Amino acid sequence: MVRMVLTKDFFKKDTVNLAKSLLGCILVNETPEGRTAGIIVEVESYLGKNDPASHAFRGLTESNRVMFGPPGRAYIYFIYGMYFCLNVSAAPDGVGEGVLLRALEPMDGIELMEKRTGSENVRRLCNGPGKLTRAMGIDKGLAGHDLITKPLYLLSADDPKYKRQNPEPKIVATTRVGLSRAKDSLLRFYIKDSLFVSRK
DNA sequence: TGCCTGATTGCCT
DNA sequence: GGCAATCAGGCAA
Repeated sequence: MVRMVLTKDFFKKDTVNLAKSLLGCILVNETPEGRTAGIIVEVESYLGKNDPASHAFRGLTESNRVMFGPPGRAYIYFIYGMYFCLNVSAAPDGVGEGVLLRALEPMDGIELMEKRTGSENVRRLCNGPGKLTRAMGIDKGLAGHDLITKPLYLLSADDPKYKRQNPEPKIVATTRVGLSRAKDSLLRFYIKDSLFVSRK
């Protein structure tokens, strides 16, 4: 079967549209332990100099440099002393924006996800940005990785291997989670009625 | 169900 | 030194 890996051009759109476009796409990670994959059901956009909540707000630093690079790369940061969060870099080279992946519907490697997280509730394996990286085995070692190449890559929402009940899901826009600044912007998007989002 | 808190590390002020 | 794009568990209702 042909795998529909996303192309470079997919990422060449403004960050909000990229965020919405990523809903329904498949995130895959292939490690020596095995392969895990899930459908992206929840994302958040982080913009640049007009978004005080964004890591890119204060400009380029060593730790946020992936956001300022070309789009479609893995911007991974360590948070609260124990979790990694995965973003897809967005916007052209030189502009610091990104899309945080907040929740997945697990598809492949569910047993491995359970082993990694210690949870047996499928709905709770990947329903949060720190949880999905743990379940998928993603850490800082993949920082800057090009998300159209192995081991960590994205498949089109049309990939035939991952048939979904509703191929044209409705998208809900809400405020982003866990912020102290720029709380009011409607930059969080999730698939309506999904049982796998972090919160309604 | 929902609020509150502790855990634990690195970055930026 | 403060705080962060988090999470699980405890407790009240």
